[in-house]
Amino acid sequence: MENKRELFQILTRRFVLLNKNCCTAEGIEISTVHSHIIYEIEKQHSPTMQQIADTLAIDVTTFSRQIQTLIKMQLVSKSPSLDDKRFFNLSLTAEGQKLAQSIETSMNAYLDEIFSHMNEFEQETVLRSIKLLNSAMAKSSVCCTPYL
Amino acid sequence: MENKRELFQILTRRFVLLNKNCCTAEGIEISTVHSHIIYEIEKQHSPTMQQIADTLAIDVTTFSRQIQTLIKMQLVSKSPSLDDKRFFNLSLTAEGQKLAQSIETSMNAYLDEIFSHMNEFEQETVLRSIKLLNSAMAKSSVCCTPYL
DNA sequence: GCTATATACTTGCATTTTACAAATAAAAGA
DNA sequence: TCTTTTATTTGTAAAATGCAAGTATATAGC
Repeated sequence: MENKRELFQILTRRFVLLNKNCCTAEGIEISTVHSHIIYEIEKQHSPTMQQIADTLAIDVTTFSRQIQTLIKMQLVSKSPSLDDKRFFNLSLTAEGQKLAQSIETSMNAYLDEIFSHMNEFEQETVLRSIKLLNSAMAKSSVCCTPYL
Repeated sequence: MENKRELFQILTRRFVLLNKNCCTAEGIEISTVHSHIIYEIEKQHSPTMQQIADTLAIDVTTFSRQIQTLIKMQLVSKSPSLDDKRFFNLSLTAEGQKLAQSIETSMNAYLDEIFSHMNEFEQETVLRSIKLLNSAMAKSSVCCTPYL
């Protein structure tokens, strides 16, 4: 039914913007990519480099450098795994956690503000739909499934 | 209610991937940004540089160079406006149109495939929800509204 | 145990993308 | 006409990207 692509194009663009806006907090400004990395490191339990790179579908070499930057910024730390020294486990520093928390708070505020323009019923519907869409995309063979 | 942010984070990531996948067609490979530019030039009626840059919330100077690239690739053409020579009107070349069409087709195929994992009712609900979300974001004061 | 192969990650480039500041060029206003 | 505004481009410098090749550790076959 009707113009799916247009709806998605606009939605995608708005998401990009939302993510651009999101990432200044605690006096630190980080890029969208960095914020996704931080989000994912916090979510996963001491993940390895490869894991996060895969999750975010970023080239590992690029990712390696991004982590270096985040380490320099003292937001992330990296320690070799004990049982297999090829692996490095990533975690957030205290500062990184604070930043993550801060971004989380402001993102939630943004989302709440956006949702405030809908009534209760619409809000529920939208959330349910996003879940549906996420799992449809997860099932999709053509796209969109890194390692989520 | 419940974890909005996570849902959006995952959805955003999937969109990014979907857009990454989309953009090879007619033997030409273009970036996500370029595909958005082409999409928008086709949609708007001989828009100016500024208009597209604003729509996509891209810095104009960056945009200027992106257009130069697309012109070199013979996908876009640019001609000074007759009544005000400061403006340039953008349009797609025949090749550009073919590419746009091709991307449109494959994006629709992707979306259809994704939607095929839902039943009729769910599909309707999801589309309606995306519309709701789009217009909620449009109303939002905190983010996401370039010049759509 | 030793060599070959695989895996996790990093570095060397070379290209592309980005964005601020300053320049150009055309219109509008005083 | 002179000044200001608007649309676009260029200078430059930083950051992001990705392929190819490198290092280091683990595993497998003998």
